[in-house]
Amino acid sequence: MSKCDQCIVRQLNAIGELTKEELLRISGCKSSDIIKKGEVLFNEGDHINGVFCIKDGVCKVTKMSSNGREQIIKLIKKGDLLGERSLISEEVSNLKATAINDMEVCFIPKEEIIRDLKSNTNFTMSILKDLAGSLKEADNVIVDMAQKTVKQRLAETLLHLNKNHGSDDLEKPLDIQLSREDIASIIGTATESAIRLLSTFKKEKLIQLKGKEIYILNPKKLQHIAEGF
Amino acid sequence: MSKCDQCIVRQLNAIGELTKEELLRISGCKSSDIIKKGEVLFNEGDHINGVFCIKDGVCKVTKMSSNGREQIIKLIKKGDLLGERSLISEEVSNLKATAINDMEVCFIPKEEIIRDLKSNTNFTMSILKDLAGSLKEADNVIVDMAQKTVKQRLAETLLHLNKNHGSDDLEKPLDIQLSREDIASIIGTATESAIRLLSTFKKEKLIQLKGKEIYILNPKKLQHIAEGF
DNA sequence: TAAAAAATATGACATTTATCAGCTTTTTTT
DNA sequence: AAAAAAAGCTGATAAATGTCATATTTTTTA
Repeated sequence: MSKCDQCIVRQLNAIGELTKEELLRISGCKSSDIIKKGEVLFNEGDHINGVFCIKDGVCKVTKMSSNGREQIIKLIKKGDLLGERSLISEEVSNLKATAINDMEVCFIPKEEIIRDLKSNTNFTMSILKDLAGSLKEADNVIVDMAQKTVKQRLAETLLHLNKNHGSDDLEKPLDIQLSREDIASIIGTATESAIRLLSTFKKEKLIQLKGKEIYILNPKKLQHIAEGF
Repeated sequence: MSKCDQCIVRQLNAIGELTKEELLRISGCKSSDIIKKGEVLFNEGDHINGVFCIKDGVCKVTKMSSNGREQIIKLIKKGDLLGERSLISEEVSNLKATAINDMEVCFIPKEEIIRDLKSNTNFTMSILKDLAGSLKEADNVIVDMAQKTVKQRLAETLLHLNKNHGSDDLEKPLDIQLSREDIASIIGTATESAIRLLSTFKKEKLIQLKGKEIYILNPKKLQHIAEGF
């Protein structure tokens, strides 16, 4: 079992606030897993009872609407924590998490980490910051969903992907491969609509498409579109 | 200045977790304000530096989209806290709060409450629960905005208002008066569209409208509509 | 109370988006 | 490698929603 105190990923989230002793204990009780692309980390309604620390890979966090279509709420990547809410509430998960590509994740049981939540103020404050940040991000998504057109939301999403999963090199594609259906599920539209708009953006030379690879060619113009011009 | 330890409202939020001594200190430093309908508690970009504890009344929490239209993110009512994020982050507010009706609010400066955040675990956990709950609620809103029609969202919103601001008595109207524009801003649509759908619901005897007063006549049917039937 | 302003309401029409059908390409399975 | 399945793409059309114009009602101001 790998040691948490030697894991670089922990610096990226609240786990980095734990002391050496706390980390040693966590090392002893965590499990380390490989999740294959397409596999489900947890489902809506599951008792998670712990947090996932993402060492590598990306997963989508979704919620089923009463219409019967899955909505992608956010993408979680290397360094992120997942399932923080389970530490705080006894409720079952309101979300589902599915690997977008092969992942390496650690799972830390709730009982072990909950004591740190009560004794280590820095850790708690970091979790608080984490939740507060997620909340701010969620507010932004709400506004975009409510007020922007599908075209604006696609532009927004491409920029978001570029920021979180892109290289600065315009010659390289995004470092994440989403199906057209996934893209549609992020922006909240029909798959056909997403495909059509991607084609339009391609014709306008804003992006380049090679299968699932996406090249962001003109982020400035995309920003303009996202803002409603 | 009224005493926090005798305030009933504190039982409804994290303040209720403070000890008698802590409450006494808070009592000494808080300010108590009357906010008139339409007045702004804080704007996007303001340094809030404290939390508002709502003793009475309702306010809307909004965010301006780059399209130039304000989106109502949520409604805050008696017993709720407002501005928790300011305790955690140094950032300016990403939201604006405006009184929907006359309000009575207390404002507790950040410096005073931040020590409790560090020393009183129950208080911290309560704030954590608060944020976690808001996050779950925000996830629901995202899914609804992304996947439901305007008609579904209006039905959903009416039920939501009925739950949070309604009496059980079908004979009585909702205990909150929103303009048509506000209603449109909650569901994320044009004011005209909201008005039209309200008229439709009225014709179908799902609701009754008397000026700004709304009577929920058939919650079951509204639930059905909200779910896509 | 009268006048002005703001909010509400409705129709006509334009635009956006969803749905369905059919086809091509890519991926997976046998 | 061939067959089957899934994903991607495009056109035609329907449905939902936004926009603009205008009338009416309500609220605010003078």
